[in-house]
Amino acid sequence: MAIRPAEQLIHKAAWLYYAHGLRQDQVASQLNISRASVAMYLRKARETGIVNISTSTQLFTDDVMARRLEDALKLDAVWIAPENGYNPDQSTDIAVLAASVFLELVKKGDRIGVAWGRTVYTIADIMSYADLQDVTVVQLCGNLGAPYSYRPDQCTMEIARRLNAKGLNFYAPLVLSTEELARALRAEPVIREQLAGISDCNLALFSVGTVDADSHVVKCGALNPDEMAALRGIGAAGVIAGQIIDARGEALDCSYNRRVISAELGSLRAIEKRLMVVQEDSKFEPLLAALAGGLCTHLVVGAHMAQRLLDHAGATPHKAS
Amino acid sequence: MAIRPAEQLIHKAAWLYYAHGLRQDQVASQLNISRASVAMYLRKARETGIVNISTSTQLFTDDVMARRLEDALKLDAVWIAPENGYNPDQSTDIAVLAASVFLELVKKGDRIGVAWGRTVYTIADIMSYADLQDVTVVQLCGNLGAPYSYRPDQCTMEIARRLNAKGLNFYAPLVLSTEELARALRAEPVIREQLAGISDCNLALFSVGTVDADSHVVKCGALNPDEMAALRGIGAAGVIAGQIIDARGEALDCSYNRRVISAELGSLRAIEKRLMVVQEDSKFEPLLAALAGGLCTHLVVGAHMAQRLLDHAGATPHKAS
DNA sequence: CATGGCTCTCGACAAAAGTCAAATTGGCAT
DNA sequence: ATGCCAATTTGACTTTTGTCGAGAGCCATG
Repeated sequence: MAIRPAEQLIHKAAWLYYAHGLRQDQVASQLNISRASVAMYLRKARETGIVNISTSTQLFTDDVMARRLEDALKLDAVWIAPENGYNPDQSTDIAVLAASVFLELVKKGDRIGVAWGRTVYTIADIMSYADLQDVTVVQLCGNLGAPYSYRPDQCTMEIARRLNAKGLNFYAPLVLSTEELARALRAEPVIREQLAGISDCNLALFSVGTVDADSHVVKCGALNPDEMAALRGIGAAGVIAGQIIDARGEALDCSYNRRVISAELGSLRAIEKRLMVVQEDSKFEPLLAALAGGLCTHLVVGAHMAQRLLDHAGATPHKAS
Repeated sequence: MAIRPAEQLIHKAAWLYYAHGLRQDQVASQLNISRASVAMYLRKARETGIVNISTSTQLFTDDVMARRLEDALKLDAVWIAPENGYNPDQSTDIAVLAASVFLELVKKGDRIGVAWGRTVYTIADIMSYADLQDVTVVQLCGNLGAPYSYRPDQCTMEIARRLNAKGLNFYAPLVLSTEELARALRAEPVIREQLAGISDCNLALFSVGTVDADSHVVKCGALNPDEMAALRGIGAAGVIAGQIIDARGEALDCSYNRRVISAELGSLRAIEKRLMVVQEDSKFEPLLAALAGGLCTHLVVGAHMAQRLLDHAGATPHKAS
């Protein structure tokens, strides 16, 4: 029989191997197939999320620094990826940690909002598979027409795929050419509904963007470097889900923001668990802005960034910048 | 240096291996230790629950029969361990499944009530380790003085150990010689408190016992065969946490029950998730009684028992026996 | 200060798991 | 019916992992 090896068979193999602790050859003989097939089924089982291998992220929160940051920033939980030696690629470390933390936060029946950017996409890319039920992943902001590598819909769909969840894409451009058009589009039932549904999420995953010429909103063509410089002139401090925020973490009053189709910051704040992940040290200022605006409740950063945040919080307690 | 390999080091090894997907020799060189040590650390990490390998129990609920049982018995969830061929030891199958289901039901911060008996102990014994936080495991009934193999306190402590949780034992005998003494003991603050705390649990794990000479309450010496026969004569149908229940699933009105120190059935019913596991086919009648009394919300049984339950439910819909 | 018990560590071997190309199978269109 | 295609299975090979006994460092004790 060369039919598709039923999910059933994969499951049985995984069950005997992982739950009963049999060896592959024992599983093979019980199932009357070759050991090589068993090995293949087991790989599939891991890739499908039928088996879940997760490592506790406990130690990263147990860190004294993490605790102090939680207090200083009034966050629900902070995870700090250690800098120490052995992996030169700090940002991968952070992403791996973030993926684990994310999976630990997700529960059955959740509705998850996902923003976009390199960080989010990296996380999606290394996240292990899981077999959650009744999970919906929704896109937090409009799409890019341009062929950019870390498109919002890609981030959403990839995460949905990994979780075995339903992905809900946003069928609207991220930024429009006129405010009128943006307003009109937001009033469209389909779009309005989707925007309204964002506050029903109970978990959000996002990063924060810089407001310089390297910013992903510039790279993807939503803004050109000059426009960005101008925005910086009037107080732009960071980018959240495609929107420009000021140092207080509020949406900047500017034409660009009015032309963007994205989750309102208020809707974001309505989400119970908001996991922010910051990989680059250069995102210090934007992160401060996001924190000031209470845009996240859970934070994953590297040790260096954590130290800077602590120093800053210590220097200016209870006050932004 | 031959100091105790810090939890830290085990965690790092586990992290690099499982989360980053490095090979053992790569982990070894990053950590500057031998590969053999890495292998050892990883085993410890698995045994400690720092890493969690779990297989989805999805398929066992997806079963059509499981669904029909859920409907017929009005249970929240039913898992059915397949009989089919390859493992002659059906009851081990059921216990392994039950352990997985149990671990899937436990959440951080839970308070778990645990009964006793061979089934519960078997589950505890094969359950994999986990690193839950703020979990408390409480004993649902009094203890046995006699050296019986599956003592209530053993069940409780073993499960607590596996979950890395706090175990709360019951420092009272299961059964006393006079009703007066039992009443007095129940009135003792320590005991009363513990009994009262049972309804605060949000998860319970128990099985049901038979009321014949093989019953564990007989084997452990709480009752002798003759007494048991007498109880059967006046309507005893099963044993729950050391108490005798009748066919309706209510506590039997008898001296024995009045001499027992155990969770009141009302307290049990107040627990949100009550996982009942039945291994032996001979426990059909006791199980019916427990079901009739609404004593469980989640059920793990073997395929044969499931079929009997379905037949029974089909034959006498909406009515007990 | 030497001794003994203890645990941790390492190297080498044995066992198990992963991988690949070739062979087989069933489905499907011709 | 026949031959092709895609998917699956397998056996043989390589790589990776588990395990064991020997050795080394630490601590407490005489």
